[in-house]
Amino acid sequence: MIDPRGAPAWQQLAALLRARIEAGEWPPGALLPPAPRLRHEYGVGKATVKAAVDALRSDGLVDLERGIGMRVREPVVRERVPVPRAALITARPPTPDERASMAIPEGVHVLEVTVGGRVRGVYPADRTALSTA
Amino acid sequence: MIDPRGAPAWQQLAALLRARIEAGEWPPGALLPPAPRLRHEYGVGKATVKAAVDALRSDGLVDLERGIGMRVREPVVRERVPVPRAALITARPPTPDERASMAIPEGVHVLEVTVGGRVRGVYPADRTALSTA
DNA sequence: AAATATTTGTCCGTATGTATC
DNA sequence: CGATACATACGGACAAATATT
Repeated sequence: MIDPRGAPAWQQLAALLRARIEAGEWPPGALLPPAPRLRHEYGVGKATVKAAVDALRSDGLVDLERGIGMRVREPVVRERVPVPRAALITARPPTPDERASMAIPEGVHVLEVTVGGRVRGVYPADRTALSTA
Repeated sequence: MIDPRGAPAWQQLAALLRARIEAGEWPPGALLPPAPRLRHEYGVGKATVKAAVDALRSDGLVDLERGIGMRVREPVVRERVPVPRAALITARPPTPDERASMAIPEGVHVLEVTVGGRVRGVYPADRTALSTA
């Protein structure tokens, strides 16, 4: 399954897992096989599995729950947030405070809306769709 | 410098390096000390340095150049892009094609502007500021 | 031109800590 | 309490890209 001469093994593994998730093999809310089993199944080391899983997590496909496993995330419904006129929209990594108060997973950025230099709103980038009037 | 009983060592190291960068110790374009030197200087292992540097990279502070080192990124000038009315703005990870064609570094997302379900533009999230009329 | 050194990338192993069941 | 599972942290080995001699 994994070709040592091609792309890095962790990228190949991430692609394989992503395909199995999107094929519905593990529905939303289900747990993926634990890391040691994936290691055995694909014949790779721990670092490879970790890198692959990190990639899936940063893409918002799975959540890692300590002591539990890797859970497939529910499909996110993006909340529509209206944007005022003359606004500037930028994306940036969240501050530690924002990560805590909004429960923002690792690797997810925030959308910041400013008007005239004043911040009007900060939203998790994976759960938000900004709509202009 | 690094307290084994406090936060994870890689977070502490990332904070220390971030502070030294923001203090101007390594100006934009300069190279940080190589990873083996950081290991010795802070008395940590390889995985710790890697995790800390990964965090700095995902925050857009440094670029990793293979065979060269870790370079402090130039402060990015965000290009202002106008957004039409009745548009929906979302952020997502780039596809491999988009990463290649726009030279998007690892960990950086893209801003997608759609109008009526049709994609009107895709922009690197770290170099773009969308402006509403 | 060619060999050597430096530096990061990837991959493997082990051990210990912590949370959940 | 014990078993399971992820988080953190230590290490080694080799490959790939770059710079230097």
